[in-house]
Amino acid sequence: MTKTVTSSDSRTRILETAYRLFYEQGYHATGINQIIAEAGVAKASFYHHFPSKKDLCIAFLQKRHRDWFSWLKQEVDSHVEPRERILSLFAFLEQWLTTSKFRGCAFLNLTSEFPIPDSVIRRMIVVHKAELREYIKELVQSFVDKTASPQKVEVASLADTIYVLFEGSIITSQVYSSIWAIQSSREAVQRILT
Amino acid sequence: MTKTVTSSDSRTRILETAYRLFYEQGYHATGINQIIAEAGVAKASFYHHFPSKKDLCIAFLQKRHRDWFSWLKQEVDSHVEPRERILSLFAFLEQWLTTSKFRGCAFLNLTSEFPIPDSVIRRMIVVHKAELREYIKELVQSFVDKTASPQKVEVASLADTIYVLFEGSIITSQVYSSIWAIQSSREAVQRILT
Amino acid sequence: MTKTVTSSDSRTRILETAYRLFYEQGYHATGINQIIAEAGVAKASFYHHFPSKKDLCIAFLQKRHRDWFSWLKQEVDSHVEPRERILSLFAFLEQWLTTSKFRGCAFLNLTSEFPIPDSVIRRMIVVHKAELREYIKELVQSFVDKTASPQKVEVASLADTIYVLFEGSIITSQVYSSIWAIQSSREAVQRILT
Amino acid sequence: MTKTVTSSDSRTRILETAYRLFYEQGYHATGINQIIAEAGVAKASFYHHFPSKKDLCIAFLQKRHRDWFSWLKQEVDSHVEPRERILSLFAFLEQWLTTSKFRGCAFLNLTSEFPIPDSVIRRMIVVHKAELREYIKELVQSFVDKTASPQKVEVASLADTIYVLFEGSIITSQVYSSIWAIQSSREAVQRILT
DNA sequence: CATGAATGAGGGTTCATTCAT
DNA sequence: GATGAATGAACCCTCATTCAT
Repeated sequence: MTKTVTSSDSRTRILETAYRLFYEQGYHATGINQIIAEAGVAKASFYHHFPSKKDLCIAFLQKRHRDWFSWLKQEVDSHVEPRERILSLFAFLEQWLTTSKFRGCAFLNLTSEFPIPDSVIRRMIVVHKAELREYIKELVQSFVDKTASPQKVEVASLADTIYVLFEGSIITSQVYSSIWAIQSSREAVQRILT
Repeated sequence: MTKTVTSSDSRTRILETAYRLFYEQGYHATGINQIIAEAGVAKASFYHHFPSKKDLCIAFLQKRHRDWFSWLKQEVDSHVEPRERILSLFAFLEQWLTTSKFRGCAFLNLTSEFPIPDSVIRRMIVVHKAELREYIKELVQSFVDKTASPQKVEVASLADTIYVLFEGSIITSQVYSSIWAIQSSREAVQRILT
Repeated sequence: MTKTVTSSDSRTRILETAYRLFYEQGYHATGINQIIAEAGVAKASFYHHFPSKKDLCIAFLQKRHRDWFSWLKQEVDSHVEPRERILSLFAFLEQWLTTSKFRGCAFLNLTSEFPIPDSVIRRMIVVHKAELREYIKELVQSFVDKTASPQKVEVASLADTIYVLFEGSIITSQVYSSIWAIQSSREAVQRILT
Repeated sequence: MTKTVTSSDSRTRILETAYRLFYEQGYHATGINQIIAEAGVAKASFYHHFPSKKDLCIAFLQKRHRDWFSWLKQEVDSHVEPRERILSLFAFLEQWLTTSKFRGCAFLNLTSEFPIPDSVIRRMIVVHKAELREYIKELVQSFVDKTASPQKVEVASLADTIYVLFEGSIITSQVYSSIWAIQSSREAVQRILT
């Protein structure tokens, strides 16, 4: 039992170190040497666990995908009212920005670093964002289902606007190192949902 | 005089080559060697004109700033109605995406590559984006000034929402290689301005 | 009993895989990883059976020595006339070149890869070649013994010439990927033996 | 004037160092690090002059081709009699083996290290050997032209036999670190030319 | 007898930059 | 204003081998 944990220790340390460095510095700016130095493993140990740097990046994105959605849903699920659940998307962003070394969205950042759209990593990014888009749509659907008033705007349109505001808030907060965009977007969504 | 023109030729070629490569491939992924090779200049000539790669990047951003705003304002100025001028922001985006090798916003991409907020390049990016934000605010002000109806929402709030939708549209279009976000945001703005 | 067979199975697989790879790719170009991957054994199993890569090479040469002479003698022994037996040396070469992935003589190839003459492997190579030289000498002796006519040339000289033609044919066929040298040498030997 | 020599000094040192090491140790056994260390240049200087290790090998073979033929022809040209000129091929071999760090033929050795026949280097090797074969044929042609006696054997056949004996002598001398094969082949050729 | 994790040393290559001319 | 040679540091990756289990 303890064995399993111990044996994959080094792989875990590599992944967690890369997890941090890829997010904080970016993919290209982070070298294998720094990763193994901070993880405290030998270079060959790295390549024993990961065939290449890109494969490590893929593992990073898989973990990030799970973690990030877990954080997001934890915040959303702390609310029951459909309207509040939607607005909590931006509460999540504000919390993210203020309580961690915020460097924007790891997936958006990697989009900048990997120019070729039809690559493994770019496809993973699209999958991640498509899941976010779908999740927001579900939140909006719940809201529309509950509110008796006949909505004039379709669910999809409404959801996409919120999605774009969400994405725009992330990138803008990253650029300015400020939360004004998040608050502004939250208020905009509040008005839209009235 | 002719000399000056001739002599700055190589500087121009370097800058224009970097302009293209930095945008298409990113900063880290573009090496000095590729730049001088494609520009057709000697390595020492490069360092004669630009003290470092970062200085070249600064020159790139300066030129990009001028060019991009020139393109944007050209599109906006082709309309007179304040409402149309605002909506033309998204017409501009659609045109950008469809008529060029679209790789998102050069400034947002560089934000991903330069982690440290308090650096020369990151400050240039903020200046660029702040100017865009201010420009959108002016467009919204013109719209509000004209429409007699007393707006309940403040100009600044309205402008920021449009700004965030604009930014979100860029990044989303880049992720999906699709214009759906632009069209969706344009419609959202249309409704908001009603 | 069954155990012994089963347990030496992995050793056999390693040796046979190395047998093929060392010959097709060369010693330096063949890594331990490729060998164990294609043999389907664990890395530690490899070092359980062979103390080092060089020891595996030694085992390879031992097996190769037995196999190769077995093939050669099988061809030679299909003839009874001393003259035909000598000429069959070149029939063997032609068959070797045309019916297999011919990459020259494994021993000569390793001579290129191991520069130091006074090493275990180089000594094995000399032993192998000395045995070939001796074998050819025996064939020539049989031929001289039978033919009543007093040969003016000594047996040793004649045998060495054939030996050198044999070796030259192998290396030349490898260089040109062609059998012309084998045929030419065969004809030369035919004339000499007249 | 001195400038030109000085500026290409480092390229020359790299090539000459590789020239020696590739011959003495082989291609795979010689690393870039050793080459630059013994040449006394920085690693990047190496890649400034040679795009890759393989390109250095190509340059090595080009120089070797010129040098080796120069040595060979110098020996042959010290004789006037066609018969002596042919026999001097083996005098050259003997001299080569006894007056230098003989490690066989650089081209044959590389044939062992580069398995793929249809590659740049393997093609260079064939060209080198084809030129040797042609050169020997010319020597034999001169001999046949002069000797009035009608040769029964064709020039091409005779030349090829000598070529194969020449190649076989090189490889055999390398294997045994001995000149017996050269002497034996020389005597064989003497008899053949009688 | 067998395993996979871990290693130090080195593989070939490219980086942004500086130098003398 | 322009050149190409030269550099130290770092790039990603692979080598044959040893270890604990």
